[in-house]
Amino acid sequence: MSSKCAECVFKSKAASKLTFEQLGHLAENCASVTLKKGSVLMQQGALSSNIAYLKKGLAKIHIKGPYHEQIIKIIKAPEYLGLPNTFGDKINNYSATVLEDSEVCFIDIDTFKYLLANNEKFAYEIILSLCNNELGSFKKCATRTQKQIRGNVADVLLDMSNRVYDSDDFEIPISREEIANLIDKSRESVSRVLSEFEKDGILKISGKKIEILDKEKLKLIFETG
Amino acid sequence: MSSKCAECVFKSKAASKLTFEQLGHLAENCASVTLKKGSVLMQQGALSSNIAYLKKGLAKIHIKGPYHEQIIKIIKAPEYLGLPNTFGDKINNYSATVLEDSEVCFIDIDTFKYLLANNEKFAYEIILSLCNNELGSFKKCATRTQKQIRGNVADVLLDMSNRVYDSDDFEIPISREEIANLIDKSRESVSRVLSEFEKDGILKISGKKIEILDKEKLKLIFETG
DNA sequence: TTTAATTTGTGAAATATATCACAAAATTAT
DNA sequence: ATAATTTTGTGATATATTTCACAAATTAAA
Repeated sequence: MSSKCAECVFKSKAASKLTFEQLGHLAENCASVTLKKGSVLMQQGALSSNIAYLKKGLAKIHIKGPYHEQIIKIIKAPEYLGLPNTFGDKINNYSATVLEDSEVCFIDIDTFKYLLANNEKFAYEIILSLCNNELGSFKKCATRTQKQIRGNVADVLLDMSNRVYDSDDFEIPISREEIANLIDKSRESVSRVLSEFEKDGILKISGKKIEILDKEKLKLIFETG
Repeated sequence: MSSKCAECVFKSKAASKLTFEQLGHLAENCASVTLKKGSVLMQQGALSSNIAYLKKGLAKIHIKGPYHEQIIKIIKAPEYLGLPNTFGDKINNYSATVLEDSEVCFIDIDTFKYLLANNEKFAYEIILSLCNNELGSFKKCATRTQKQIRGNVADVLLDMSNRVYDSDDFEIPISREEIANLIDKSRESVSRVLSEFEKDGILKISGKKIEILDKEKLKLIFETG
């Protein structure tokens, strides 16, 4: 029996609840892949056949809207992707694309179901993470729609700084257009706001490189909308 | 041992997976309540202590936004409410209020956890419903933000007609202001669109009573935004 | 390296929706 | 039943954001 999952450095909190035997079973039914930036790991419309575990890297969840592509959220490893796709419907309801070179494990759906059914602690961790996802989407719902563009751009920048990179100086992994799709605004408006923030000394921008110079001011903009 | 849950006519799909003993245990640790229209069954900010099962009736999930109350979704029985509240955080992240006289079971959180841990089919059903919730919020995310007000109002009306009342002739359970909060638009704009729809012969409106006269046209408006 | 393609920034004009204001209608309380 | 309160409809005006247009800058391809 393989012990590669047992030894995995990127083991999820849920997987750490599995027995050695269960980890062996998992190892035999999952495939680890290194994906290049821009690779689609889950395609909207395709048959949903696997759970994906983003071991390392960054991904976006996106969905085809009536007019343009809508980015639902940016996901930082480690996290399971595609549970709603696999359990919610026969075909994928959304796509997932990696934003930087990433490592992903594709887990056979029946194996995943077997683990859910045979290890209540594993199932419980999965339930916890689904609940947290739902809370997150509720919050997003309330902030994204009730703030105007400056507040939303500030939100994205703070999220990148705090959650994704843990630094005030980072290279944003998405284009201006993608920022716009994330906050439901036009590319041009996002550009303008970014320029404005730079003019006001809040940011230092050089292409995709962004440095937050005045985080307090940015927070204030986020809070006041 | 009480058999009231075993005999419950409104038993959830998840609960139907429970053994007779487990249903007895559930019956001893849950309280069924009849709530009058407008009652808050879960208050944002309060300690999350129970799972609520909306047995019969209709409820809204809402959250305090930076400026006004945001309605996240309208929930029709039967459905569990508050799982993300109870599992995601110590305090409630959102409120739930019934929109018509409803019946709700409050289930002790430890009992719920016990059932999750001891009945994998129950847990699996809960996972399924959480996944479906997430898919729903993704879809909402894409439609609500990419359509303008006519498309959004059409969406709400079609949802009421198809999912909630299964009829083209219904009394809408929320005020114009609440419709506005649901689609992130102003009350006045919602009023105007409703009047416009009536003028165009799509609806017949009399206060909260709404009759859809031309559903095809309404669908078209929904689809074309 | 040069060319082609894509991404980005910015002004001016167009537009959808919000806000303000107030009266009419409907609901609730007395 | 009457008064008080809340909800609703609608016009006029204000405003944030989009759209269009095009040049500059960046990135990818030949």
